[in-house]
Amino acid sequence: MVLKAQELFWEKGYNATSLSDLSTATGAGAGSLYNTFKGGKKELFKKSLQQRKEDLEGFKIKLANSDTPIELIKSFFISVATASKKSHLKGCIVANTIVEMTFIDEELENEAIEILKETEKLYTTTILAAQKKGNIKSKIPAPTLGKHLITLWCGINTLRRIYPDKEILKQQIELQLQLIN
Amino acid sequence: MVLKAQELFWEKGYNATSLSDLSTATGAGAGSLYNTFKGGKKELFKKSLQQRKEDLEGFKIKLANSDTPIELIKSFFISVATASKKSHLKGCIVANTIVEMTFIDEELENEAIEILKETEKLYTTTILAAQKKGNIKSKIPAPTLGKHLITLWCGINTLRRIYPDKEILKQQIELQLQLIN
DNA sequence: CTATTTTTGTATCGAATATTACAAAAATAA
DNA sequence: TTATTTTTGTAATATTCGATACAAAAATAG
Repeated sequence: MVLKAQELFWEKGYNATSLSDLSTATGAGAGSLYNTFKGGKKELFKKSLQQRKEDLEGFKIKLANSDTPIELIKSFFISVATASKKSHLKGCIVANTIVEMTFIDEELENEAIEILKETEKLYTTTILAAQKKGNIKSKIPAPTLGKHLITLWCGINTLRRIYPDKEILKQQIELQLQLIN
Repeated sequence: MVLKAQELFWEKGYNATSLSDLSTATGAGAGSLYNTFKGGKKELFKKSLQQRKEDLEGFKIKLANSDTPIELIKSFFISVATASKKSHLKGCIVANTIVEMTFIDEELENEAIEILKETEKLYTTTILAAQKKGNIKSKIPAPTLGKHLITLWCGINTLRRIYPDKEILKQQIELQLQLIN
């Protein structure tokens, strides 16, 4: 149920998604939605965000089990270029929420910010380890490179709406990943 | 009147800004607003976007009158870091609109995309000229570098909401501007 | 089985939304 | 001045919003 709601929120954002939309998409009546998610629409949105947090935990585990986790991160970024057109247009629900919710709902904004900061932490740790192992030659401090990947992520997630084009995106992503070498 | 409306739209986005908000902010009654802007709320938003287009024209002229226009572009990016906290949180109304309006209103989305593409064109032209003049040594094709600046712009405009911090932003911007050298 | 609790869908609520009708007021024209 | 047009603010419009009340239905317990 949350996944169906997440898909809608991801596409249309919080404000433009009505409870009627959610009811149709999930197949549950308004009463059921409010019984299941006591906080109503907002709670349902929170759950949709937290879902991404869990996905991040899954990625964390993958990185922990990899010999060259930094390569996993790089290929994750590169794989964005070949996503579907709809994925391009949807962008990232976390980044979208930060943009939409500033000045509107501090709690939702902060939830989204927290997720990106946690992602950044994961990147930074991985980069630092790779530098020590010699898999990254760059002497740029790991925290700087970690933030750079977040900036890249946010940038690409708008660029892919302007240019939902595999070649353009691949070019831009690889250009910026050169810093992590 | 448009500027007051623009300020509100810029902060809260299209959907979260009500006509009542606009009426209060501009000091004009609903009747006046609809008489002045025949398309209602949407037309007022369009005008707010077009205002940015005119600002871009102003920047174009500045570049045309400069001996080293590429330096103007660079210092524009760097100056973003030292903006006010509110400016950081507001981000860019054009980029915000692209994020908010995909799947919601194709016309507004395309208006915003057009502005960023025109900005990109301006960057690309300037970069190409600087390469020919020897002011940029990089052999990366100008169109690629132009798109890179757009990606940087969109990325920074989300990063500055997460970190409305002068030092962090300056560091990230300068890191990415190294590609334009 | 029966009794009790939980879940569901519908109908409805009040509030807020964008828009319009319209009359008073202001500006302009003659 | 007087006549005409334009602009303004208020009130009312229909619609949609998120949320709730509530009774039927389903699930669970004993």
